[in-house]
Amino acid sequence: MGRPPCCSDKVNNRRCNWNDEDANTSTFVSKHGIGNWATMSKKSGIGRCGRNQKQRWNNRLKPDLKQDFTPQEEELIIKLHATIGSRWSIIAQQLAGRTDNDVKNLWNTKLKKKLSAMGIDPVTHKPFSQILTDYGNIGGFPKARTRFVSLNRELKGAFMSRPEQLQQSLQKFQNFNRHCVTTIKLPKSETSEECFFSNNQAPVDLLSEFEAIKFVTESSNYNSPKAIFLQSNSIIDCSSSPLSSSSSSAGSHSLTENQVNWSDYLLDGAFLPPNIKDQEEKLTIEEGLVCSGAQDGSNNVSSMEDSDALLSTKGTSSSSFVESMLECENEMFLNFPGLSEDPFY
DNA sequence: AATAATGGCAACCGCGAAAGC
DNA sequence: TGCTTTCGCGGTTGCCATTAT
Repeated sequence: MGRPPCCSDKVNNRRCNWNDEDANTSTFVSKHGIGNWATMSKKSGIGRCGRNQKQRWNNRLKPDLKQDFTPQEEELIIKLHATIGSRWSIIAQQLAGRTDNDVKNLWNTKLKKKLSAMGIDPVTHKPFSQILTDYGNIGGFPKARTRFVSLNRELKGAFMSRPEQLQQSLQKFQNFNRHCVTTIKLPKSETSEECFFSNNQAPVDLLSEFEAIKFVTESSNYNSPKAIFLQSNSIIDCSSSPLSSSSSSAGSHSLTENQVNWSDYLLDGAFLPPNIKDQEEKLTIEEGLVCSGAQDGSNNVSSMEDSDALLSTKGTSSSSFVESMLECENEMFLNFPGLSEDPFY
């Protein structure tokens, strides 16, 4: 449905150069008032379609139109946009002498950039850091959010207490920033670093979030929960790893140091085989041993072998569960190969 | 000085809803 | 009730001035 385009005749479609018609339009409106624009277009003899003539009148010729926007008006537009989105006509109604087109143009040319420079996403009106957090939560795994929030919290604490790791992460972030600048066309004055840090915010949160996102991404590329854990040790030592220290900082967990609550790294209970919860406690203790091995420097290969041995001695239910997990994950990566790509390097 | 790139602004146009016949 | 016309909205496009190379 809907009417056919009234301006389909491109031959008669003359962009700009309204000088001749403006005077005729104003004269006609002053004589007859505003009515049916199609009829007006025919009667006035102006070679424009009524629709364009109406737009010209509303946007440029109406006597009460203002020219420049005040800072207060800009602020109001931002607030309204945050509330109702790109409903330009409604926003324009709140501003005397403004048209929806003016508001829209102001937004697209000025306010969007202004918000971006302040570290705020102009679409969602959320800080970029939160957008990144949300990005980290996009994983499809039911437990992804829980896992990421936990990691993020712990990583923040680790960075705050360890300046050398902060420096290391800053280097990583700068590498990532360079990657952004070379692969994503950013305005010259708005590299991501300037953009993110322009709000006088300490970079720690963002750095930790980058690290956490990266960590989650890396973890997703490994084939077993054990591998995820050991990989975490290669990034942050065991004493500050999200796994081992989650108990000490979270408080709500009763696990002691070096114990791992695997449920945080597995799918939701609804996806667990019926007897997996019984196995989970054993697994926690046993993997705690692996953590100890990793912590005292005798880690990784031997510990992995040990854990393999431990896993191999477990009941068939848990091993089959792990196998089913691996199958599901492999299938997922086959179907969505982009998931296995590291977005940061 | 010439050319390219960029930004701002104004106009165009597709689409759906409402109104009219 | 269904078709046509008009209107409102918002995204897109084009033009022009300014800036960068």
